[in-house]
Amino acid sequence: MYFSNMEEELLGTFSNYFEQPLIDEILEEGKLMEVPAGETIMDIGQYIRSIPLMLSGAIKVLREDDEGDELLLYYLEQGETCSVTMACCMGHTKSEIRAITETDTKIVMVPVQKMEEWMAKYKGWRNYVFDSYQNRLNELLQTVDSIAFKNLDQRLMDYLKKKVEVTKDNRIKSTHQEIAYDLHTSRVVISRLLKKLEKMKKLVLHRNYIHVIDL
Amino acid sequence: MYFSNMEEELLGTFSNYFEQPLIDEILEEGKLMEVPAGETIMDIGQYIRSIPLMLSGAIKVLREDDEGDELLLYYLEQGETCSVTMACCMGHTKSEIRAITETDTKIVMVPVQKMEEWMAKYKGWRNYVFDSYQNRLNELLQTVDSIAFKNLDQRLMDYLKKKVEVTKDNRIKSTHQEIAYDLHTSRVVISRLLKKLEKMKKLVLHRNYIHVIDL
DNA sequence: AAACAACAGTAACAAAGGGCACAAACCTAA
DNA sequence: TTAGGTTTGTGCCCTTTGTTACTGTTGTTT
Repeated sequence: MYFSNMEEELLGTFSNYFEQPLIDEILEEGKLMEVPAGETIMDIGQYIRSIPLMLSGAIKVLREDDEGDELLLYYLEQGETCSVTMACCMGHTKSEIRAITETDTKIVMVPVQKMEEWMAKYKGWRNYVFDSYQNRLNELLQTVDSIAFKNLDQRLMDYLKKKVEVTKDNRIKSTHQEIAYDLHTSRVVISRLLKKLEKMKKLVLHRNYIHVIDL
Repeated sequence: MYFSNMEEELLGTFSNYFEQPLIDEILEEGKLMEVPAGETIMDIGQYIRSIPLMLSGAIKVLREDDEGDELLLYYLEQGETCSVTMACCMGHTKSEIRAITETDTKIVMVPVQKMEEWMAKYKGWRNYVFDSYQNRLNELLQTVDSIAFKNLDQRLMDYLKKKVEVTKDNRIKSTHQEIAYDLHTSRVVISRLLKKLEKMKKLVLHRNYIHVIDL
């Protein structure tokens, strides 16, 4: 029996959710994409005709206001999908978010009509979609908690911790300006706080990257 | 043919979503509740065994952190349901939110097992649940926008506007302290800002209520 | 009426975070 | 090596929001 590369990866990531006939349909209808880090794969205002299933890598999901101010909402990782995007698909409305690959990423894009069809047809798909919604709602609640209840010091530490986890690299390759955008604050403020964390021996600062020791 | 009060209300609110057999099942399995304003009908840490369908009234949904600081997330109104609660049900996890009736409210409580059963059985139910998720995600995004991008002046105005809309009364019967809790700030700050709005002729302040003129 | 509690107004001060300016370090390309 | 761009460090000051404290007003209870 022949297994394509894609099937192996699908099975590895989703076999606990999806029944074999569903895997077969995904292989047939889905489109494999390999995207390098730093690409915008979805943007605010776009119409969306397919939803992403993450095979590997990480995607950061951003919100933006009228003045172009950004805020990181959460990351998508292996086995996950973007429910906000799904919601837009189902409602045939424009995307509310921007999605940028944080690392090199493999995804399967599934057309929205199939997704609706599978809702009726496959219990595994229904469960998966529901669990995704649950995860996304909870992540959003975490985000709300973070910006409503925590101060910047703590938010920055959480951000750095998460980034190390997602990129699997304790050298964070970001400028202070980039971090400032994600946290919706200014470069000067981030520089200040990072210096404070360095004095606390939690990290070491370098040009263009940060070496995280212990947060 | 006999129509119970509940059936009429269900039909009036949900007939564009639900097919007749589903309405019948809801009548059989659901439990009608009439709750006066100000009651906590769901709290953080509780296990949830049924989900609410709103027939009339309004419920405010709150988030709380470890130190007991509160924040209003959004209101539920006629025809809506709480997806965060639904997500908790499906995942058999504890409630992440607190729900308090803002006005006198009628709801039908549906046991979670039925809800799962209907997902497979009724297209109308699936669509309803999906639209609810979409609405809730969008409301949460609005909430994030509000606390991330707006200053307190604007958030307070939005809050008052929404309150007038939800209660259908331009006399807001709240103390400054209560408003402060919902917006997660202090009473003094709210008093200050309200005074400013009064000077701008947008409202008139009274003891225990606020007369909203034009926001 | 006296006592008390809840509510609201306000001044004074503190803290967090943002903006501006400029200097220094570093990197790259001509 | 020089010129120019990018990145980071830091001092100073401003705005927004939070805190404390005290006052007066109103409504309720005894």
